[in-house]
Order: sequence, then structure tokens, then C-alpha cells
Amino acid sequence: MAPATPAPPGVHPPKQARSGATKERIVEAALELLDRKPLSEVGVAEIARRAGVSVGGFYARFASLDALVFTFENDFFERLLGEVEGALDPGRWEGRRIPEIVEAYIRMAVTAFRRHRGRMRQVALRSRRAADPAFRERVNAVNLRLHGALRALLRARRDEIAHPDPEGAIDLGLTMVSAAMRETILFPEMCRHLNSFPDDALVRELTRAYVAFLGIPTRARPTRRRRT
Amino acid sequence: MAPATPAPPGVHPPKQARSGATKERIVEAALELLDRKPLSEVGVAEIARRAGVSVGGFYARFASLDALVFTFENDFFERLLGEVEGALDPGRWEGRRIPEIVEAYIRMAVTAFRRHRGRMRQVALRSRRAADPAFRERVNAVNLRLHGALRALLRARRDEIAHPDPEGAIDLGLTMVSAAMRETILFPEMCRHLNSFPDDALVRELTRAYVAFLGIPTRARPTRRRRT
DNA sequence: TGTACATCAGTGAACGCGCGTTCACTGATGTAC
DNA sequence: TGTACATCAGTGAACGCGCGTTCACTGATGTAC
Repeated sequence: MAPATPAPPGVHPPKQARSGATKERIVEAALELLDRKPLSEVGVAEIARRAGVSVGGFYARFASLDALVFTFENDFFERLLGEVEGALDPGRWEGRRIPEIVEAYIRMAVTAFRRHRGRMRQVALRSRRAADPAFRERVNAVNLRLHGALRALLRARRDEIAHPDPEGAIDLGLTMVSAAMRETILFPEMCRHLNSFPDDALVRELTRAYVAFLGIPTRARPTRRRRT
Repeated sequence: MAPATPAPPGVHPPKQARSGATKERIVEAALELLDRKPLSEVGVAEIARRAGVSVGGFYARFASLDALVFTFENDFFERLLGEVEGALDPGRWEGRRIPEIVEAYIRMAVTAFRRHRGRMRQVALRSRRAADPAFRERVNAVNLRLHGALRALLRARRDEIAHPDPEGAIDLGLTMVSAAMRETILFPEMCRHLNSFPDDALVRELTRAYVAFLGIPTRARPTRRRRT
């Protein structure tokens, strides 16, 4: 049942070097196209053309279009989780206070949203269409871990929080901040009528909002910036 | 060019009473289905079956599926705009302070999101798929007016706001609050791992968040509730 | 009130198009002896 | 090094399915005289 090489499901493991290269080209072509339009408007033919293979060539590497999407989503999730969980390791933040942590998290998130816009849009759209519960489960699991890392750090600093329901506030604040980033970065056409912010200002303001909502007394302005 | 009866484009004006009733049944069937799944999973056949007409009967009333969607979206927008702009009429709020206004707005919005969940989901999804720029324009125009009404009230009370950039904060706060409502009410499956709030608490907490972000000194807790 | 005719309302099978997928085939690469 | 054969990589036209839309037709409603 289990294949000899543990390849992701639906991806035909390459047996020669050149087919590996073809696979890369296909993935890259798909990502480039996704930066410009949602998957529903792309299609196998266009991906294949851009990758310089025939449609049949595509299917020699991937069992289906879904399999391709699954693959690069998975790669992406893996990388993202590694990055965020690494950066939010509790050890690193010993003795640091909530505003700094929140700012670091939001900065990472904004950067990721910006850098992987196409893929994240695709994930956001797909996870909202009811169809595939397995996919939603996957996205939920990833979000759980991403949010979980921050949540753990904040809960451990609950005494900084003046909000009467610290845990609820941590979660709702997270929802607000995440949703706002999705809105402004992934789907900016939808809020064109509102003032828009450059990324730096967005990080600063979202941090301010989250911190204010948690009810953390702003003795020193949490405005000092840091360039990684 | 202009039709005798100014019917919405794509809707064949009924010439007999019974066809008007049929039209209503079709619209209602579509709305019921939309409450349970996105349009992309519904289809003309299912709408027609539920409305108790044949597929041909559907097309006797509507020029296309798009025309149906357009119609009930428009009705919906119209009603929503009327309600919100009426409730936020500047005259009504003479002498009232920001926290009250914000709470009233958020309560209206939460109620609307809850009551018209299917339609709003449909709008949210469709406006995020690049395809149809005309549709996005329409949604933007509606949002502009909805947000504009609140924005005007808040701007007129700018002296209550301690945030260094009041106008920017008004807009970003609006984005955060709107996006959070969409997330928690329209697509709750996506944040199942986070604490969820009943509507009353959601209104209270979103209000608190917005007010805190604007930097309004909370002398008296803005927690007093009001039942309309 | 009755008849003839025009228009409207509605039926449901068939059409057509887009798009993911398949399949018979050609060419390239690797292996055995 | 050369030959024969097996497997892999890739081609592109054809297939098939879902689904929105059409169309030839039947039945219902309204109107003229």
C-alpha cells in the first residue's frame, strides 16, 4: 500500500532527472499564474503551456489538478509553520512583554501575506467554499498551530492584560488582526474606499489595536520600530 | 432602448399575476439554498426544482442565473443601505458620543450578517473572485456608502479620538471590525479553534476593540447595553 | 355567453461549451550482455 | 563499443461530464367581436 518513496499523494515520483525538472517548472508556472488570478480561472492547459509541457506531460507528473494544488499548499504550510513556530519559541521571548511579541508576530504575518500573496489567496478562497471538508480540516490544523504559538506566549503573560476576559480577548483580537491582514493585503480591491497603509504602518497600527484591545497600559508608546 | 416597465436588467417583467408568484418562488428557493451552500454548488436545476418549476420555467422569468443573483443582491443592497443610512442619520446622534454610535453600528451589522447569512456569504465570495469587475464596483459602492455613514459621524467627533491619526484609525478600525464579523459570522468553520462569542458578546467586544483603538479614554465602561 | 385568436406561462429533452482527464503513440534514457 | 530491449518522459487530439442555456411544444389566460 505505502509507496517505496514517500511521495505526496497524487505526485508521481520522478524516475529520471529531467522529469524532476519538469515538475518544478509546472509548480513554478502555477504559482506565477496564481499571483495574478484565482485558480478557478487558470486551468491545466494554461499551467502546462506556461511550463512548456503538453497537457499529457502535466498528468505524467501529477495525478490531477487537485494533487498539484495540494502539493504546493503543503510545502507552503510546512515552511510557514516551521518559520513561525521557530520565531515564537517561548525560550526566545523570556522576559519580553506582550507588545514586542505581538509586533513580531504581526510583522511576520504581514511579510508572509505579502510574499506569498497568490498562494494565500488561493487558500483563503478555497477554504471558504464549502465543498471539501478535508481541505478545511487541514487549513484549520495549520491555523491552530500558527495561532496556538502566539496564544501560548500571550497566555503566559496574562497578568499584563487588563481585559476582563483575557483568553477571549486574545482569540478575538487574533481574529480581528488576521482578518484585517487578509482583507487589506490579499483583497485590497475590496476596501479601496478606505485609507490604505504601507506595510510598516499596518504592522504598527495592528499592533497598537491588538495591544489596546487587550488592555495593556501604554506607558511607553509601543511605537519603536525594529528592522529585522 | 429603455423598456416600458423599468425592470432590473435580465428579469423578464411578468405580464400575468401567476408569473409574478413564480418569480417570487424562484427567488425564495435560491435564498434558501444559499443559506446552506455557496452558489457554485447550487445550479439552476436545483433552484428550479425547489421552486417547483422546470428549468425552462426559470428562464421564462430570468434571462440567466447571473440575472437572478444580480436581482436579489440589488434588492438586498437597497434595503441594507436604507436601513443603515437611516439609522446613522447625523440628526439622530446629536450630542451622543462615539462609543454609543459605534455600538449601534456594530449591532446593526452583526444582526444583518446573521439574518442574511446566505446572501452575504455569496457576495463575499463572489467579490473576491477576480472575474467580474463590474460586480466589484457595485459592492465597493455599497461599502463606501455603508462605511461612509459611520465615518462621517466619527469624523465629526474627532476631538474624542486620541489616536494620532484619527482618520486612518477610523478606517483601519472599520476594516478590522468588518473583517472580524465576516470571519466569525459568515465563515465560522474557519476559526473553530478559537473561542467563539455569542452575538451580544461579539457586539460588546468589537465595540470595545474599536473604541480602544481610536484611543478614547474609557471613563465609564462603554458596556451598558441597549435593546432596540 | 360563446367562439376564435393572440399572447403569456411553463415543460423537459437536447444542445453546446469549457475544462479536467485519458489514451494511443513517439521519442529519450537507461540497462543487459 | 555496439545492439536489443525495457522503462520513462512527453505529445496532443479526443473523450466525457457537468451545467447553463435553448427550443419546439403544450396548456392557460386574456381579448375582440
